[in-house]
Amino acid sequence: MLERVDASFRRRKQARPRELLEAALALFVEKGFAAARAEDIAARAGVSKATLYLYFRSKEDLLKALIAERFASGMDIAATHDTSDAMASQDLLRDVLTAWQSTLMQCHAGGIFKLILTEVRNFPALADFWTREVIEPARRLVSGIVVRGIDRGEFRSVDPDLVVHALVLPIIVMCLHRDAMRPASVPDSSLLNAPDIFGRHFEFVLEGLIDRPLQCRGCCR
Amino acid sequence: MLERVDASFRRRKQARPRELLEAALALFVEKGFAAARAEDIAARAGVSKATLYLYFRSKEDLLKALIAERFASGMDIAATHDTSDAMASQDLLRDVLTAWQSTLMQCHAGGIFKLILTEVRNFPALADFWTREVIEPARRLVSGIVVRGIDRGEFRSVDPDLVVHALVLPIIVMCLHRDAMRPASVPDSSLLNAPDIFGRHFEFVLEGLIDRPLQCRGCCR
Amino acid sequence: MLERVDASFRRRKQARPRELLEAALALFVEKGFAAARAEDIAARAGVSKATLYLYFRSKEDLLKALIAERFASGMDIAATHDTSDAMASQDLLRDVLTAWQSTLMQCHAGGIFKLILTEVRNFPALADFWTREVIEPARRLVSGIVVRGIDRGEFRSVDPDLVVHALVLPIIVMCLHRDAMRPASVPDSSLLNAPDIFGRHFEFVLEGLIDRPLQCRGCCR
Amino acid sequence: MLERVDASFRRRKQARPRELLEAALALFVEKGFAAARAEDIAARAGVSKATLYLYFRSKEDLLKALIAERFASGMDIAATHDTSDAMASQDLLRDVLTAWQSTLMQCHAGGIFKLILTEVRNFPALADFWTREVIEPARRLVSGIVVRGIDRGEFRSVDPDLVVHALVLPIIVMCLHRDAMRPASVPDSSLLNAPDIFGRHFEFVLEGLIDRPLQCRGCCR
DNA sequence: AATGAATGAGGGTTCATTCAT
DNA sequence: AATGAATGAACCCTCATTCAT
Repeated sequence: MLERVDASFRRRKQARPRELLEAALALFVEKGFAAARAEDIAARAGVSKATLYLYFRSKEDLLKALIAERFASGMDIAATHDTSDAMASQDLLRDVLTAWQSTLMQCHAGGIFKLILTEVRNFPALADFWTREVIEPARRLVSGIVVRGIDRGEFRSVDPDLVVHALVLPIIVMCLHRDAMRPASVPDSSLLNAPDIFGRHFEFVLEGLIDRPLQCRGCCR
Repeated sequence: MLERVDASFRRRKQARPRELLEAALALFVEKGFAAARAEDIAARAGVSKATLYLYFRSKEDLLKALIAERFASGMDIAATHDTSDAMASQDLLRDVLTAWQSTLMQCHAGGIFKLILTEVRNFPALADFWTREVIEPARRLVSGIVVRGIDRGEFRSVDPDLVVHALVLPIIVMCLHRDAMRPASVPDSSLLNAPDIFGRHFEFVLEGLIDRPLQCRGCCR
Repeated sequence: MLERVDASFRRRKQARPRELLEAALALFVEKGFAAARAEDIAARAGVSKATLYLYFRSKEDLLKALIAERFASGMDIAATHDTSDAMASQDLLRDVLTAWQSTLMQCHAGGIFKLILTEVRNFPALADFWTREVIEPARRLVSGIVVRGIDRGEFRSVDPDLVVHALVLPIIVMCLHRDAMRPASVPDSSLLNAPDIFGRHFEFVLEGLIDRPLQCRGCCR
Repeated sequence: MLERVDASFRRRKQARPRELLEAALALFVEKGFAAARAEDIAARAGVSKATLYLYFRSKEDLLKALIAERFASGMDIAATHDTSDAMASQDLLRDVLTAWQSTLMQCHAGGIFKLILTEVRNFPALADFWTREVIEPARRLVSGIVVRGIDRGEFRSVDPDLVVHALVLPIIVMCLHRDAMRPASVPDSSLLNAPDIFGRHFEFVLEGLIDRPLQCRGCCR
């Protein structure tokens, strides 16, 4: 019976930390850590300032909890990727990166990237997070597909890191641009707002990557 | 002797605003706008806190002055570029971008990029600056060379913006990485610390760009 | 079984106020009224913070209840004293004061004395308590024995209050020293830590008090 | 000339720490450390709360500074004491203690004693202060005179510490009583408010101390 | 009766900004 | 022009107290 009575109350209590972290993330991203007020975070989570301190010992703690528990989710590149042997490496690569880019855009990863850039000096754990949860997984996955492509004779033999570089870094800038710059009045004519810019960028990079015996322009004749 | 003293004094006085802006830039970049203390900026410029307010009406004013007067210098991509017709477009492109990348690295443009990302919401002028002084000049210049290359039959016929995308965005991330992340303990094995990463990245992108009748891989034999 | 449970529960409930007062006393003594946290008091009494407020309307109320109900017990000088006529006044005095001093030491009266000193300004009732329950009873009792001694020709004829002064005040300091200072690192060589300091002090004062025809130091020879 | 212009300003600045310490002492004594508000301390010193923090890094620092710099002055028992050989030890002792008692009363040492008792748990330095600046100097001085008196045949041969005990501890209680209790409504009939109580107490203790061959009551005859 | 959750009010501390010299 | 001193306005955080179950 106690359970019944408490249900909604308990559910609330269970949800509090998550709600607070959500609110904190939003405000940290919006204003930066220093300028985000504890009271505003609490208000955004629908509680009073003091309640925030029931769940987190300090504003710093909030950020640390964000780093530890919440950042990772939602920007996992390896989440879903088809490894069927039948698939061409270039399609695999396209699928993975398109999905990741889409995920990052949807979860407003740019805000998080910005926060990491801004606060990494005060919270070195952010550097770890950045490396461990963003750069390296992406590198590992993309490299793997590139190596697979090279092994299968689909790709030219290139340093896989160069492909990572050419495909992943632009995604990061696009995220930053969207979540940090776009709210400000950036003209739509901007380079980064072009329609399907990532898709076309991907195909362009692919051009330099694929081994294409069939597309010989008759040079040897 | 009085004149001498006055002279240096005057020179000092003339230099004050510049010195203060310099100090402000350093601290804004290091700690962010909100966390940079007016007192520290003044101290770094070698004057008292009150003196800062003789030259700038507020901390915000400092940033606005920075945006208006100081950001542009030092990251101008068009500063020096050879337009001799004799030069191959790929060499031209390589020279320009290598020089720019080098300039950006040297003037710690990453810090400024970070500042722009962080404060653009509070200072919309930063968005203008970003577009007008960074993205568009680079786009214009690179596009121009690409078009020249296509016109001269050196490059494949591609959307020039894609080349901008593939070459410029990674440079931005590299700057951010260097000036915002590197001070934190990022492992040297990091993707972005690889030796001559930009040079190799450039060559990789170039591969997909050049029209290569001479570089046939022997496909027709 | 239900009865059993209820019984102990009831007993618990009956005991709650006492347990809370006990806990409050301990923490008020340890940290002072202002610095003692309601939550810590409740925790020490084994209940939740909210429960404390079922029994006492405020933290102040706790102290008032302490003053009213609990301080008096345990430091009553008149508790047990032998009034047999056969006893020499000096022995009577020694017995009474030694017993009292011992009682005070055991019940950590020094902490209470400290609390009285600290909070008397905010709780004037503490001054009443101090006078009515500590000073005056001791004064009455000691004075009475001194008068008895004088009447019986055992003591010199002195103002009884002077004896009270000489014997009671040092006891108070000793209590304060023990319960307020000793936990801090006071060197054992301290004046107040000497072995049997009270006993020896008593005998010293007694020397000046007794009429001693039998203890002539041979001055007339 | 600069000195002239600044004179009053500078004097103010020089005086600030002293004024703040004075105010802090008053409020710490009146309300205890925890309950004394920084704002009230500043207001009492005639400055704003923020100004307090120009001179002291925290409220704790204020107390530490008080301990280190201000407590000692004003309660120095050894300040002025005549060591002329011509003086009788009992007169020397009376003079010294009367002067000390008077000094302590005037500088409201009782408040400081109370503060020490209250805060010694949080500021162990207070225990050092108490021992080093109050108890031991008094002990040393009184002991010295007692030994001198014994050596010169003026006093009975007693443990000097007992005399310290009998004379110094009551002074401490009197101070505490006056500065901590008296503001509260303690009846004037109180033991400790008797006229010249210390003088009479001293004479009483002296009775038990002096060697008096001339005052033989004829016991040996 | 008991308590986990919540909060209003308030205190300590900082800092951008102004004042007096 | 320059600055040491001063401060009002926040902001972070705590805690006595109340609410909802």
